[in-house]
Amino acid sequence: MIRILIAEDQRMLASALTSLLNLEPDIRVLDCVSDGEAALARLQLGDIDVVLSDIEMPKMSGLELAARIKDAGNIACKVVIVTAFARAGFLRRALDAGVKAYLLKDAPSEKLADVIRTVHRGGRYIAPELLSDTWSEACPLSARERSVLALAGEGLSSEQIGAKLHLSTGTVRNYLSEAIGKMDAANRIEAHRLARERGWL
Amino acid sequence: MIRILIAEDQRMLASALTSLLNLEPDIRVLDCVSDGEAALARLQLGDIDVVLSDIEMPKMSGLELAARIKDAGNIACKVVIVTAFARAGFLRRALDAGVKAYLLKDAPSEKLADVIRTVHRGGRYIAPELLSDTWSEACPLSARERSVLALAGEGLSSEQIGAKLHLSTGTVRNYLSEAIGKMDAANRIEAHRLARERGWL
DNA sequence: AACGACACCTGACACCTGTCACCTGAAATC
DNA sequence: GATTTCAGGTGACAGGTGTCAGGTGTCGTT
Repeated sequence: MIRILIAEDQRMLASALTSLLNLEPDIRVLDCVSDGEAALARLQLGDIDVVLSDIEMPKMSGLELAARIKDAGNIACKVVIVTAFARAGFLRRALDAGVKAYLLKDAPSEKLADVIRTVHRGGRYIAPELLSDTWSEACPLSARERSVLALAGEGLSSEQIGAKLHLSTGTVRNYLSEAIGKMDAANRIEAHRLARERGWL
Repeated sequence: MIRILIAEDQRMLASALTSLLNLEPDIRVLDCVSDGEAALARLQLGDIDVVLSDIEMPKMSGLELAARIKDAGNIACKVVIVTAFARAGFLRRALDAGVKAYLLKDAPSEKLADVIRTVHRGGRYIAPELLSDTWSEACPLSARERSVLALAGEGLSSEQIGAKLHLSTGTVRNYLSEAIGKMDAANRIEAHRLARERGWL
């Protein structure tokens, strides 16, 4: 019997998947939680074989959850990411965090039980859409460039960004200029959009 | 027996809802489609009582689907919108298009069957999160302001926007200035973000 | 000790943005 | 026919943005 924890903030999907998976004779969903923190807490009981996790959740993302599980070392469960968005950076970070499977929400749902069994046997699975070259290119942005670009995308001015990050206005503009150049964009807005689309923020 | 069509591009959710709803004795899911056009075509058979539709789908959105059904006049089915985002403009447009129920994907899934029955009896249902004042305020932006703001959000300069919309650069800046003022934002980026969050784009 | 890599800062320049007062011409209203 | 209304435009101004050529101090390397 494979014991599952579902971490998913769309309750409708979570409960639907629960009833779907519980129809499988060898799978049992023990619990559903709606954010990463709750998932981490629930895992301490040690009775979970596979965590099914969304990425975008309140409090703690699925990627951070996976990283925490890896760092903790004492939690035996495997992590399966189920997400709506096919973003390169997400897959990369997921793999770095030791995630065993990464699949998309528009995959046929019969796939899910298969993937869970594969992972439980020690296997791996990556959504085929994500295996092309486009998706695997590394993020060229430095940590500073990323954080500056993220704030710029909220509409903050260079001065406001500098105040938040304890940098001078000129430095912020230099980082933004670098980022814009690397992304081959015309301005901060386009650079932010492109970086988001590629999962680099 | 209430006959259902599901229009939802996340196949995983669509099939999970199907199996969930088919457990109800008085509900039967006849078909699943993954975009608005396919839904409209399927409805021509005339055997559907209630359409369960997402908003964000390829080809034709759920809101446009609802509007088309209303305009056609000869299709008897009720429309239930099930969406992830709580955006004011969406709800408004949905109600204008004669939608009978509007609920969020993070509602408990038991709610779904209840809402379907309510709608089938001739009732209505709106997600309680959307009934507060914030969500029901009307969009203050003119059509021009909206389109200019949408392009500005892509990273286009005022000049490029003017070229696309056959307006002078100065006029584009005037519209943007108006929009920024109405949204109480500091610049075009923040104005675009706020407008998107409120479903006005 | 000398070296380069790195993070951060400065100043200057051309250009873009946001704002405002005001103009124009074509409806619509009176 | 005169007046208002409104989409669109112009020109000017302060301030923000993007770029570049430098500058400082701190690391590890060699």
